Amino acid sequence: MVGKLEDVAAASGVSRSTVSRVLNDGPVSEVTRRRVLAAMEQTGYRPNLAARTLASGRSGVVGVVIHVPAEVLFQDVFFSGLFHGISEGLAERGAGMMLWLANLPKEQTLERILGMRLFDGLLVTADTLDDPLVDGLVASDLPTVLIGHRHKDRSASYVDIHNERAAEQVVDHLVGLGRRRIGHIAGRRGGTSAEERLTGYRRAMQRAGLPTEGLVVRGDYLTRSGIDGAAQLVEAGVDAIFAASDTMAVGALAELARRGIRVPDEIAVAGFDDVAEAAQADPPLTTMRQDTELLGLEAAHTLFRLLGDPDAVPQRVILPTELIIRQSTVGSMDSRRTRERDGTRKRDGTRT
Amino acid sequence: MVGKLEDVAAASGVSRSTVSRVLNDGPVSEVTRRRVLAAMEQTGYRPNLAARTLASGRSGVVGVVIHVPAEVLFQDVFFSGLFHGISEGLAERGAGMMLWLANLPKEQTLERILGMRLFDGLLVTADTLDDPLVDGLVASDLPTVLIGHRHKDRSASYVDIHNERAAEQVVDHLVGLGRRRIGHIAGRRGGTSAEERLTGYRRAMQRAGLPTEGLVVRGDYLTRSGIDGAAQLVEAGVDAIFAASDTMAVGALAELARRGIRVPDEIAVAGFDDVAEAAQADPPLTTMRQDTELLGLEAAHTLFRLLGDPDAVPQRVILPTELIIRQSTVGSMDSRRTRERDGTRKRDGTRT
DNA sequence: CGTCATGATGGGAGCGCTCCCATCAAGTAC
DNA sequence: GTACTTGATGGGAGCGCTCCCATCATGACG
Repeated sequence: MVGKLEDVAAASGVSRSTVSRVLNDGPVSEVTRRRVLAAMEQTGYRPNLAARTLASGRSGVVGVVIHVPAEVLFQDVFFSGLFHGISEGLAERGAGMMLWLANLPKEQTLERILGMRLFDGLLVTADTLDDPLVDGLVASDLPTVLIGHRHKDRSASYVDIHNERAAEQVVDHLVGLGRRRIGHIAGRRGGTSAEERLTGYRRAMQRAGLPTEGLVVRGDYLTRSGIDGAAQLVEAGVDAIFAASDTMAVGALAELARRGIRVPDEIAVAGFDDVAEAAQADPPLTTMRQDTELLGLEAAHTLFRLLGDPDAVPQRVILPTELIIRQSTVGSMDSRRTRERDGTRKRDGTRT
Repeated sequence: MVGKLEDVAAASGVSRSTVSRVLNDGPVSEVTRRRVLAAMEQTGYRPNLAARTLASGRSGVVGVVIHVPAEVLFQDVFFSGLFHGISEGLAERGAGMMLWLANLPKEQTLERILGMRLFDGLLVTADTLDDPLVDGLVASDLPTVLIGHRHKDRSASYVDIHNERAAEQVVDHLVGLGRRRIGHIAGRRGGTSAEERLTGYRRAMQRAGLPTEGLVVRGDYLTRSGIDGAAQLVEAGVDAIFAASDTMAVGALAELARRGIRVPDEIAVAGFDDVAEAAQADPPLTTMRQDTELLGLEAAHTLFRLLGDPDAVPQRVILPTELIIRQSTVGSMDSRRTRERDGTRKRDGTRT
């Protein structure tokens, strides 16, 4: 017997309206509030979410759409931190979290998420260029915050890092070290972050007046592709490798070690992400750090900001990244850090 | 404009009741059904979950309570498979999944889950002996399926493996190989699976007339504790190590390698779980395989069985495990498999 | 040909809340 | 003292469904 609002009203001698006000922090005199609260306690009352949602149009539940297979979710450390941050951020506000992975066909997922009409808002990962699910979600009238963003999401709300600029910085570092034939192991074609890092690489190389012809190979952010990529780049005669993910960079290190190539003396290696393994690698990996947990946390906060103000303009949050210099590029020199100058956190509310 | 049921009724010239019947597969003539379906299509109608839940008391949403911090969720491979299975199983029936991790204090989590009164049922991991959250959930009137179970959950519904028997089998294997001083790296005290595996180890040793004095060390299922555990057991002069998880076993292998101890010649090593790394280990690890994905899948199925029949008796499902013999115990002999005889899958519906 | 099942449909009463509007008492100002 | 605020509270009308019960053809049956 959980009881209903009416019972509490009866037990405390007030009307339903007043109990409802207590529930929703409405204007109630302190005496009454106390009395109602006591009655709730005593009757063990719990408001019914379905009824509240129906009547108010708000549920306190956020849909989290990470449209990757469950295996990938657990395999890729990026999601681990992200998910952690999200669940932390939502918990702060006592919001429930409903998770949607890639179990169903995309259209069906879209249909169910929107059809359910249970969510106050949505948190959605957006890394695939052509993703109808994300398109549909963004197009819907549900407040949505993307994690990552495609070009076409420019006018949506999102949290992201500046992939292109960060990649440029890595390459600049390599160039600054005197490297000339810098190869890039890129991520999956059609992956936004991958493409932007590639663009950043290209731009920095061009700026330095260096060729990129034959120096770009495709990977998929996972170890295996780092191994293969390194093998190819060695054949291409590189003196440095910039992998678009640490996981690939670690693979590259393994391949170079197998071939007896000294890092960084013969070939310098840099990654992206600063996952735990980066510091443990042999030699420790120079990498561009991004705080995926913060990304998730910030996504949640951004959504709440959106929900708090019905006519809020699209929110865009770019989180800073940080170049972590380790022995895989500078050898036995002291490792040191540089803080990315442009990557300072900023919010902008401008419509595009 | 998503429209409401009434609009569909108007558009198709029938009553709300009939539209509702179409929605819920009630008795409707084929002609009418088709007409209503067409009207739905045309108006882009989507039923409102909150309203349905309020009116019917069913939501189609299942609460998944994995009460561990998000870090652990991603760190421990056990959860990866489990989660995968669960999300697969729920998706099969189009059920939504709301995830609860350990973000909030336990009591608050309990309060919110029950208070929400949104869920048709619950899937809950139960490995900690003294867990008030699980107690509260089991005690509630929500249909609940536990994943794993404590002794006090004997009369609840659960899916699990037979930890004790499986552990016995591992030890039997070691004994059969002529090992006499078999050490055990146990899991966390108070962890049900850990305690049961320990019990199984003790029982098998006793049955073989072997001492266990000073041969048991505590770990926490993670690598580090496997390293430390192995170090201690080496000092104790063992000729075999049975680690309660593969992750610890892998740590043990590393420590033995570091000390230049040959496996399995000097010390045989066996684990539990058969995670991906087990087969990759050097030497490949003998281990007790459990199918965590199936565990999650079966949990979902069991819950649906419970939901389908309102007065179903508690469902108990014990999944089989399988001893995978590799070189960490049998050296260069051909590796082979034995199927656990008693572990055949069984369901029982007996009340305790 | 009246009597009953039988199957399809309609109507009304909720489900448990929120929210708008009305009401009322108690100031406050003139 | 009257008019007008102001703050606290009550009441009623939904929110969009489901579900029970009533209604109405239809056809089978004796």
